[in-house]
Amino acid sequence: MGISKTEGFTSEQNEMSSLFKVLGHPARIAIIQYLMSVDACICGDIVEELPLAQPTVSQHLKELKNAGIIQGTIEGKGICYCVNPQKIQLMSQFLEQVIIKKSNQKTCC
Amino acid sequence: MGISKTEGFTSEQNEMSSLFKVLGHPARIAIIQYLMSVDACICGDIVEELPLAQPTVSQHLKELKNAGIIQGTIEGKGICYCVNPQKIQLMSQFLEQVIIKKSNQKTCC
DNA sequence: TTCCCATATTGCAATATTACGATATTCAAA
DNA sequence: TTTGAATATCGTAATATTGCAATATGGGAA
Repeated sequence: MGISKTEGFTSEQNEMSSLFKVLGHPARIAIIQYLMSVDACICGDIVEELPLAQPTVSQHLKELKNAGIIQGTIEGKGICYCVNPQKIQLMSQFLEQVIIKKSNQKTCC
Repeated sequence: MGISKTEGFTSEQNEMSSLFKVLGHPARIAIIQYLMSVDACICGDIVEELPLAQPTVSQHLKELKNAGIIQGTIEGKGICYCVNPQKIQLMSQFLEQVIIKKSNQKTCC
């Protein structure tokens, strides 16, 4: 149906999957990598860095912002973007827990 | 268009985003959590754990398997599933790098 | 004010994803 | 060999996502 069922899942499961979903596109990974590649926040040359048209980049930035993964502050003419590590932390913790639990499991499979 | 452009991105960006995309659904998060909640691999009661029909669960398991996030071995009548930590590790490392780089950045925004 | 630049929004076409009924497959037990 | 339980695949409908041209918006500068 294209619509994900959310009713039967916990809110943690729904929130976690929404976060991962946002990282599930190469352009959004590229945006994060670019934001990390410079030792400051980026004011307005993200569009030039990506192989996508300006409206498409704007859309991806919006999704990252909505998810709380990046934040943007208006800086004169343009907008200054940087990563907000809190949500990244949440995802990282989830994955680390999986790794830890797995390493404590009896071997199988 | 519904189709993600992959040409302009690095293979690392494409591979990383494919991994995250697979975790971008509550059912697949729930499957992983369930696999971790028991101290062994799970042989055939995943369908009962999820609020989805059997073909749908089978489809989600397939995507997790294709991504290498879980592995399943045939065990008599059913199939025994467990998490493969390698790909989880890859995602975790990506996120940790972002956190580390961010903490080393000059404050901005 | 008017112009210009950067970014956002709208609208739409193409494709992807999700869900599930129906059906196929696979294998162990009878 | 047939039966039955577990899982996979097919087919399809509903919805979501992606990408971009066109257009709007929001400031600064002239």
